Amino acid sequence: MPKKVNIKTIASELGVSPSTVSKALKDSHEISEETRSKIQAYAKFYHYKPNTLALGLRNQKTMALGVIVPEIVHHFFSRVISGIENTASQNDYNLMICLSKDQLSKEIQNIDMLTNGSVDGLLVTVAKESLEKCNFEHFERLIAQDFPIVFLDRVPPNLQIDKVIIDDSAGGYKAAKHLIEKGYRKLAILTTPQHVTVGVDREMGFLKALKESGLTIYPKFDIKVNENEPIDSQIEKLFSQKELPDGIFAVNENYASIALKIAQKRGLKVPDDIAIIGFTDGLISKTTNPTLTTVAQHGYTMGSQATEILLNRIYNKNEAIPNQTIVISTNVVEREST
Amino acid sequence: MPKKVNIKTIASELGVSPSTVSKALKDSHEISEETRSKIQAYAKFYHYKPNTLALGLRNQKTMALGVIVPEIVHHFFSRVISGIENTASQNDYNLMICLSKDQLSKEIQNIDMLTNGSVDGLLVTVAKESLEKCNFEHFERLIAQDFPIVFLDRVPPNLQIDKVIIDDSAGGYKAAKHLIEKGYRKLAILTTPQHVTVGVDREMGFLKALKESGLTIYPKFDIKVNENEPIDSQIEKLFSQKELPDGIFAVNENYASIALKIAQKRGLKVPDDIAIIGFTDGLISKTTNPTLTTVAQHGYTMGSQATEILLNRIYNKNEAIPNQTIVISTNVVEREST
DNA sequence: TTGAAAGCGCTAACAC
DNA sequence: GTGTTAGCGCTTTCAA
Repeated sequence: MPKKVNIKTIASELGVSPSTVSKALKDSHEISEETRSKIQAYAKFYHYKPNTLALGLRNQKTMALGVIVPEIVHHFFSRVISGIENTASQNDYNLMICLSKDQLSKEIQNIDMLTNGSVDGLLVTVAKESLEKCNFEHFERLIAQDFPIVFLDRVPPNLQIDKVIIDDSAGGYKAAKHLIEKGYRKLAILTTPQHVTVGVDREMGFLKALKESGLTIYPKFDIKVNENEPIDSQIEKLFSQKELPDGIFAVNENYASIALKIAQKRGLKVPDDIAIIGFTDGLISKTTNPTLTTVAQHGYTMGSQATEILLNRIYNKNEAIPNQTIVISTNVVEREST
Repeated sequence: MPKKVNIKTIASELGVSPSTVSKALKDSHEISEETRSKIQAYAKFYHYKPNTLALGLRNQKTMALGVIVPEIVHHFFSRVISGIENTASQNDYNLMICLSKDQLSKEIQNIDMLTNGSVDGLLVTVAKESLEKCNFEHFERLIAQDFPIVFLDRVPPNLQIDKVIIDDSAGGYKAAKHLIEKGYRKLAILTTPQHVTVGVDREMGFLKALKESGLTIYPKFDIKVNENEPIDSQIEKLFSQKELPDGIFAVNENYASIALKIAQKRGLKVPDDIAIIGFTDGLISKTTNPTLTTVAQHGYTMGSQATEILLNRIYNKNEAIPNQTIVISTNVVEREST
């Protein structure tokens, strides 16, 4: 079992100095054709690969990006990561992925870990808890240090940062317009609590479209789902009222599919009795029966665009590029539920 | 904007030597109470964190694990990764995640990258292409070098390795038994081509159960789906025959949900006219209508168990632990489709 | 054309 | 109780 070779062993094995080996391996013209090919042949035969840590330490460049997302078992985030990975690997960058589980403490821990030499830059979707507690010191510190960082989807408010977000408000607007155009009038919304900005924005756009069409929403049709309690029963409440909505906008795929299930269980025909539109980039919407009309989120695009901004920052580290905000536009994908 | 501090800057700032700082930060009793607290206070104030690369190089230990999976936008793999992450982070380990996209070349590239100092150990699900071409040299090299590596789900055959697999054959067997017990007799299978061992094993178990019950499968009911061609039309063929099966076993969730869709489109009642059972750990099965009965794969458990074996190897690096194979048992989760 | 030396940030054996 | 030194693997002046 051949142990791993490094420059030193190659050097002593071949009777040359480490610096000669290093140069030869980089095809330096300082080194004679003969020694060069000898060294390269040896290196190839023993599968020499430079030590990543040593390279990173020496060059102050790790060729790795850090990614912090709340979770990975989630179609949107896995698509985001997939987009990140694609652009990163095209540029010879590797990924260190950490999960915050939506906890502030984990997020801080991950940030601390990743920003101490491990990676050249960071892609972050902020944890819900940080958003709730408005605690962004750990990010502010990095920004003050000019550490390359790009935020994705859920971002800290009021900071000068690079970010890639969705036009959540426009998405909500489009969802409402779609329902209205299809003739639905008594609309309901299943959304998230206040602190989750994406939910709030989607609702804002949704309400704006209603207003424009001279419609309003009954307070009882405006359900703010608290994720710490059973989701099903909260959504069930929407259906247990005397008067029912004829169209539902759910700010995520999960709420939409649960609403669909409950509606069908109660004997409602979708989309005849009630229409449902979700907000997602997920698989589920394509497999339900009927399939769900959704506002597409384009997670993959978000990931790859964010990575491009980040790499650009890394490549031009000392130039003062103004902060960018990329807004990914959404579109309604019409399926059977509306 | 305060630049990042390191041991050297702290030392010169405080008029002591780097080694004093290093020791003080590790609460060494060699250092006087006074200097110690002075140094620690300074470090805390400036958010000092040791450089990961330098630590790794110095200690020959990176506190990172490499993960290579074919893709991440896949419920099974994202659950596997989630399980890995959980056990890893409990042990203060971080993850470097690479995607092979089921390509041999990418897999080799990832392996080369990760095993050069970046990580202390590796968790791998083998790419389909490597399996097809029976090319495992890159793994054999690592194994010869005693590099800690654990394989997951799809493993290279005939090698002395640590692995965590599913009892695919037993899973197929259970699926068949379930259908038979429910009274279905004309069974069909939607499976993968030969080289994907998990599909083959599931089919083997399935056929074994049929045999035990004195049943056989019509060749026309045995569909080997080629993923390089449109999946829908291949499955459609099963339904366009004169005689139809009354029960279908799909070796993954995707095939199962497509089969369900097609069956319903053709006016078949599930589970009355035809039953469908899938093989998965996914979300989709819970959201289809009717929900799909499945053989549960327990990806999360696989990930965390594999990580435990790996960490154990890493902690006891020079001891000769015999290779382990952990078989995760499957179970039928009965839902509405059977 | 080749090699010696210094240093990336850290630690540990060994002085003092 | 504190400091010096060497070295993890690599690259890059600078000297030979």
